[in-house]
Amino acid sequence: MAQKVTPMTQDFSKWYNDVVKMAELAEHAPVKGCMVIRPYGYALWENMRDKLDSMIKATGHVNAYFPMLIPESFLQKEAEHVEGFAPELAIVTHGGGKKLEENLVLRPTSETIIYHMFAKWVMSYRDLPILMNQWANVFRWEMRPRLFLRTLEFLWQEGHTAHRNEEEAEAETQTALEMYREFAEDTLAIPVITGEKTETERFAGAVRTYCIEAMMRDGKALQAGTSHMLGQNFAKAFDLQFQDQDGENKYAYNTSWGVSTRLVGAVIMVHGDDDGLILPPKIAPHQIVIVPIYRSDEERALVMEVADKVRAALPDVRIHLDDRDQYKPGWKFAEWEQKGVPLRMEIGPKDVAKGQVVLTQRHDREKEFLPIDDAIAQIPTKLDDLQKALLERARAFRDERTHKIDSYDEFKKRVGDGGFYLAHWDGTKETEAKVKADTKATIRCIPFDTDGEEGVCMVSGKPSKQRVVFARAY
RNA sequence: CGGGGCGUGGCGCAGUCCGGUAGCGCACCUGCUUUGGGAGCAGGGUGUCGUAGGUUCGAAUCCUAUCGCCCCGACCA
Repeated sequence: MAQKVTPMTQDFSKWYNDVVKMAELAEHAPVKGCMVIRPYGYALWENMRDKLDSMIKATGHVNAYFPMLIPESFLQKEAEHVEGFAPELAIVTHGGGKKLEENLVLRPTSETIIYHMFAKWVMSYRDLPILMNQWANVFRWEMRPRLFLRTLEFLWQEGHTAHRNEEEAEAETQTALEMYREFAEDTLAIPVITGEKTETERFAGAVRTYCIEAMMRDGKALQAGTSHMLGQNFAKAFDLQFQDQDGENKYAYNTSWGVSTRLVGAVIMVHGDDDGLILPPKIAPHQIVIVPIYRSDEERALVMEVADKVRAALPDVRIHLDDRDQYKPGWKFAEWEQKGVPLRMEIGPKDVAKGQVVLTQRHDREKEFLPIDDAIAQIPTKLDDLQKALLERARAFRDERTHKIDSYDEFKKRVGDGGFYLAHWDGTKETEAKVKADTKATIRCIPFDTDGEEGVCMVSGKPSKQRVVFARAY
């Protein structure tokens, strides 16, 4: 790793690829559209996964695992679902050297197999709700892959639940969505807009789809998580029935919700800068990197003594001591900046002599000289502050690029610059399609958070109950 | 599927037009000097030139076919 990252203003897409590569997060696998997640990238994902997993469990869900191979016929049982996913299925036709009697698909998502199993497990209303989650890989044969954002195989969690009635299912989708919002903002330091997808953007087979939407540094939107109210669509397709208290057999209501390794891409594109990655402390594989500086063995011993003291005093902080002898400090500074470590501690002979250490923040380069004990005492707070600072910085960035707009002519001129555009919409697919055809922008969501202002559609002039979020998206 | 690009030591590339038996930078190994913003010098190892066929005394280079990947668009978490 001795190269520089392409500046994001020069070529955002190249910047992104450079950061992924230079920070050693991932690289292309020999197969088109697939990626190898390298240890540093995987450690980042693990930190994200572990936090979200604990939140999923805290809201009453349990983990399970379903197989990757699904009978092709299962996908065909729900009409919209098969239509939505058929074009991007990877299909296994042979096994053990023989052609299979029935093709198997590599799961693009697991509704079908999970509800097939739920149907076996549910007899009575007393068996409901089922609140389940799985961490898995899924395959979608996308035409245009991009590391982390859209790979043929990706890692995710998918929550799947079954309920007695629509109210309970609806509440569940909201619980999941709120969990995602909290996770994005508190853990990833990514501010998100919560809302409902339009019919066009809805998940194949869902009654309603809710989402969290984030803004990347190039002003484009990224769907960061979705939560679907599936109604009885899948229950009917898979005969997921239960006998209710009143003695009648009824179809259950399902929900499903997921976030994926795409979130790694979101973290890169929300926080990064021209020097590379910037990681929020809560998910950074190394929260602090210690770079020791020394000439002689004697100096080295003195410096390491301080480094050891710091590490011993902060057992709960993820501290990495970069004691590689083959690199000079300057090289290490540059490398850890590319890798986005939130806080760097330099300890050199001069510092040892003064009883101090040097702390440098990655996101704003602020440098401080602190007595060793003060540094130790302040570090936990500093990490919290850095976490908040990143969220606030991202929020300010997004808010500056979020505009109310009423004129379609103006919208057409400006939307290419990036940003979110809050505009009135008449609620029709036709208008949505026209905007997309004219500008490549889509309705990211109908936001929950609205001031209740009514108006007229910027395109058709027909009445509109509220503004929706238009943007170009990944 | 359209448009563009690229396959040559581990990585990034030059060499291809004009055929002559493969080179540069980085990385790596050894030694010495270095270490507070990507160190220096000296020495050293590394290749079925994507694949197949053809032309030729001779092919990384010319011809034909083929495979793969990347980037930009249409489609998508």
